[in-house]
Amino acid sequence: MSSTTSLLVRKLECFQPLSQEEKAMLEQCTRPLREVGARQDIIREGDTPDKVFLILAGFACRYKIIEGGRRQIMAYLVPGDFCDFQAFILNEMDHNIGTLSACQVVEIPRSVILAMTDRPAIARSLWWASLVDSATLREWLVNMGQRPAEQRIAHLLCELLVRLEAVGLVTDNTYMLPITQTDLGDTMGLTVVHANRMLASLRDEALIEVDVRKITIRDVRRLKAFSGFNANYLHLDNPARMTRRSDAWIPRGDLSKARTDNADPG
Amino acid sequence: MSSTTSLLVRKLECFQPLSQEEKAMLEQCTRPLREVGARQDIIREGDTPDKVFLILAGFACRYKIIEGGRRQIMAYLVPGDFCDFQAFILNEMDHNIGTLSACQVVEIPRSVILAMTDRPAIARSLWWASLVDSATLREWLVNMGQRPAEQRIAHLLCELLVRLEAVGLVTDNTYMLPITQTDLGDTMGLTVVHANRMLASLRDEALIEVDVRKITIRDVRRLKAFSGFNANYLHLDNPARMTRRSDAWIPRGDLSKARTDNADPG
DNA sequence: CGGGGATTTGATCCGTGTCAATTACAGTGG
DNA sequence: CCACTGTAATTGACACGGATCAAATCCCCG
Repeated sequence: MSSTTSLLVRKLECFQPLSQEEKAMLEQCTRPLREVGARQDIIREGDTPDKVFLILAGFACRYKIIEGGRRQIMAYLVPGDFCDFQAFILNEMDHNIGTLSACQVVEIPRSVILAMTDRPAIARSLWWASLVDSATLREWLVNMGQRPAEQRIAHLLCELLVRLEAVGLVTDNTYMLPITQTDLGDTMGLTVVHANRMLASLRDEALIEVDVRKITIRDVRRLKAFSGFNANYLHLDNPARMTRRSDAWIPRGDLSKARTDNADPG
Repeated sequence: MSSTTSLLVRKLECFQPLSQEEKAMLEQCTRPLREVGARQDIIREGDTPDKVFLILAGFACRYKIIEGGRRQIMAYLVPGDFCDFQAFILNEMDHNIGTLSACQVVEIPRSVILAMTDRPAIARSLWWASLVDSATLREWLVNMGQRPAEQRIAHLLCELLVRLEAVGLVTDNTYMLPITQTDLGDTMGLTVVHANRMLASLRDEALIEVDVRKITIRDVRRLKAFSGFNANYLHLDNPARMTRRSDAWIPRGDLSKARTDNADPG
């Protein structure tokens, strides 16, 4: 059973090593395991949960529904991710969390979290995780605002490759992506139809391979270059897991050259 | 001089009241005041700052430049906002922070921050602020992904109204917005040209008024309804500042009805 | 073998982007 | 006080990426 939780340990150790004792503490929270079917809400907007959920298996997401029924997925929660740390401070959920595929989750009571955060190393690691979540959100915003559909999807696939690699869920550049193309569309602000076409296009260009719900990146370097992917925002600082930067786009934070307009100067 | 920093106190008290002592502690950090001209970078991607910056006056933003020179602004930093708390944990900046208008900032050394976070009330308030930043980012993602240009801009103007109200920078539904339309476009993922047209359209519909760099919301209720704005994500929990919810769009976190597609079922 | 979602594909429409000028200003120097 | 300069705001004509609408398959599951 510890092989499931160790996802969490594995992820947090991307930031800094933990002692045996600390790892043991984290391993403990597999107790009240809960199976949740696909497309079920775990937490709803307006809720004031008194526990934290940890995903052990499957994909979940943060999402909002706006007037008109449109849905925006704002984050993917993959194995090893916490759901709603924020509920500790912000009393009311401002968005929903729902499963995309069937999931295994554990509910961790407030008291356990408080005990964990008494260990500075764990507390810092959890803080790191929440900051990485924010950084990811920012990158998604860049993705949505500035990249055309095909590169947007490519970028997401690169991100998932790196994130899932960090928790050991990638083999031969292949990982399970148990979501529908509708979900993908709602993630990228595209219609299913267009998401489908762009996916097909990536396939045609031999960049990826799509099996049933399995993605294979056929040319990592080219896909990263195509989508402008740079893993720095994931802050996988532990050298052991550091992705090589060689094939990443290197930004030049230079206002004077960028202020021309939103346009492509090419 | 305390009238400037009290912005910070005022903002943090949106979350919870602070003692005189705590307020005094926060007021202290006006010391090394720095004037920064418009469109200057305060922190660059790749930097590893050892201090935290607090905006006292003016507008700054988080932004990234991607391949091709396109810029995405990911957050506005208004008076009372901290710049880079994350640098305490994440060793390297993954984005830039630059001024939009001329700004007054203070640099707060690491030691002072550490001292502040020894006070639980302050620590929790700062944590609250960072969670609100994340929530805002999520709302921006929804905005970019799901709303057409005109509503997108309207939504931003509503948000700024509420945020600036919270720090006392709004009078008669009017506030200074010292940014160019190019900045606005880069914020919303639009070209200047289109941003300009949508702004003109909002003006024509008598929803807003645009002076030089001054925005007046002529009909708050209608602008909120038009843009689907709901202030809940800003978590202004302190009842004294609570915005009335009456005119806000109320979501229904209902997967079954939303899963139809990304399309508008109307 | 039948039913229902998920994936694909085609045809057409429209919101934004692109390109190109023109106008409105704020600051500067004569 | 006015011409000069550069940036920001506007406006028009036209092109294109994605959205829409509509139908087929495909495929998992009972």
